[in-house]
Amino acid sequence: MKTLSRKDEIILVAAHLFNEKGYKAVSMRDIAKAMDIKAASLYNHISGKQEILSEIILKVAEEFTVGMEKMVSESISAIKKVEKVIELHIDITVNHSEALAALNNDWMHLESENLKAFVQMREDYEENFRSIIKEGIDNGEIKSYHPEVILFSILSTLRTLYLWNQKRGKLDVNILKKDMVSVLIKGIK
Amino acid sequence: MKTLSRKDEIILVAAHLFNEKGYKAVSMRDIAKAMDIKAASLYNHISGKQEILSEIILKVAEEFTVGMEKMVSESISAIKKVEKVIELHIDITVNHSEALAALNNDWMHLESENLKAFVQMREDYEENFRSIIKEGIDNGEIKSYHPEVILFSILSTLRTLYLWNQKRGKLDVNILKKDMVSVLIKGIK
DNA sequence: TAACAAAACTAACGCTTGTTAGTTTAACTT
DNA sequence: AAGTTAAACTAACAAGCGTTAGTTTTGTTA
Repeated sequence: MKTLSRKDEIILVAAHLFNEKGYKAVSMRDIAKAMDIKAASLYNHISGKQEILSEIILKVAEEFTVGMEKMVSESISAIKKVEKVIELHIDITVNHSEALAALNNDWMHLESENLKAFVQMREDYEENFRSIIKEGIDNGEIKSYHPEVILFSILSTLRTLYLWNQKRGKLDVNILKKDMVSVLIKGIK
Repeated sequence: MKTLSRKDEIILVAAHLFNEKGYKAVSMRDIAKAMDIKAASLYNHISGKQEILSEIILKVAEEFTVGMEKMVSESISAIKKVEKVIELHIDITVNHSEALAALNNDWMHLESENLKAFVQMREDYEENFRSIIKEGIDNGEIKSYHPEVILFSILSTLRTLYLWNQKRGKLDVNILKKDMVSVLIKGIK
């Protein structure tokens, strides 16, 4: 068990608060109080509120990017790739559930370079996923529905997974992966 | 074309701003500026910021509740009910896309009675949907996956629909309904 | 045209916000 | 024991917040 730096502690506590009320509704004094120190003391470890937000969001965003890029170059079927995307999301969600709340709801409060970097990563990610689906449709692996409908129906589910994971008692990861892959790919009927 | 009351105009403008930056990041002065008046003038029409939020959220929440309750009492198959839930969400999304952003992201900033009312409605809604799915599994219409996985994978997609509808060029409503029902029920494989 | 109501205005309030400056305490290293 | 550094503190700032009070303008009705 690695010990956390003070900075990492702040980021962890902040992520927890952002998860509950959103970035704009959490003050530096709120974060400080949760750590039992005064707000000004936070600045010994971080440069400002914005740095906290970008550390939380960009760190997980990079995990998605790396995971996706590792996958696209593999020579496996399109359906298999979709399965791997699902599993990637589940793994990241289990480990960074609270950071995902910020990523989903507070990304627009990133500033300048941070914002640009995030938006770029998200666009690339979606484009990669879109290509996988189109490839699957072209070679007959995937039914020929509007690709955008398939893309967003799967991605919506995966992106909101963190909410459900926090609610009702954290379903077992492996059962989740198995049923999720089935439901999203083979349907419910 | 019915003319809007000044109050309704404020609510519409506010919903638009909340959609972009979230409730806490939008000030009364922001809303006023978007209407070309001063912040204090808003109070001739509404009692405060909280009333704006609750009008936006609770109005659509009631549409969902009414739609769902009309459905549960119908004597149609479980799958048919799921289809109707999907269509209900699509119809509401098309008409109130911006209000849905507030409903999804800012409901936690509702206060006291407003918050209680919302949470109750949402719980009832989910419970109704859960019952439909369980009924479908029990009588063999729906595959026997973990009901919670089915519930949240469909509901996640429907709840985030407003985001995708705002992005890429608003897919035609009827194509959307048709493909969406197919993807969510019959799968993509 | 006088009266009334609707809807805007200016000015200010008390409070919270993110952040800075300067200082003190606590904990290691020599 | 002295020196150094990490990490806390107090105090304050300028700006922004939601909201109120009181006043003026605008538009409709009698």
